[in-house]
Amino acid sequence: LSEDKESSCSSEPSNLTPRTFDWMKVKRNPPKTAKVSELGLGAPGGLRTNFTTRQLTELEKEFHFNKYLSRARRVEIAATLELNETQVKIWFQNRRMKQKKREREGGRVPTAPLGCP
Amino acid sequence: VMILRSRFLDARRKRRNFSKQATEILNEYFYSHLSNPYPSEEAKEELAKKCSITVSQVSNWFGNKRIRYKKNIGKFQEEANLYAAKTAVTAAHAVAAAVQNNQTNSP
DNA sequence: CCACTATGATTGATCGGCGA
DNA sequence: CTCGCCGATCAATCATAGTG
Repeated sequence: LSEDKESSCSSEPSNLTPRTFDWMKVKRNPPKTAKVSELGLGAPGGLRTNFTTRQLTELEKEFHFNKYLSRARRVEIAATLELNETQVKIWFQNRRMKQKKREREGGRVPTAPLGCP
Repeated sequence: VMILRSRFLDARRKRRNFSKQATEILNEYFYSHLSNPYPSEEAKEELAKKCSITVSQVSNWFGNKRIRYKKNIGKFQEEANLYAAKTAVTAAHAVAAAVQNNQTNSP
């Protein structure tokens, strides 16, 4: 295992290190959800689109039918829900990961971890 | 965008704060690896066990911690120094023990 | 009791690596 | 080389717990 790299026993009890490592500088590119070429329209490309209940319901229904989408189905869904193919693709991707996560720790046996008032 | 915030009434989001000791353990790891606070899957499992929480909760904790830390480093400065000092003491004890062990173990 | 902050969880979307 | 997927992470937000 490889751990720290510095921390070479400094004689100071509390070495103040307001140091900024590169992980603190990481910046994600803003989402390109909106079409930037929309004739100077106030389309703020960088908004986490809020899916409507209807869209989520449809996506969820489709997910139970197919965990994976074919290109054709994706186009169909995207058109019906007024979303990009990418958004639909990403939604399914995230949904699969969510499913897996839930299966992995969902199988938890509530072996009385804590008391219950 | 107004009344659609229902969100199924996320019943699961009945959050519960972690125990003081769990937070202690997580912070110790975070600040002792401040140069790269990204625990491996194995490390996460170990932390999860020590904290009596799930691996996902450990991931959530580190995710939130990293984002919130870099968002306002100053706000965490004293906390950082506090844990830095704590780990330093631990290290000192380890060294002391090692030295003593070395002396009584070198004919 | 209420305003404000701290914090765990959720989630649309990004990043890097893989394989087809 | 392009494309979808995976796994991890980011970043913004939600809803509640804690503090004053």
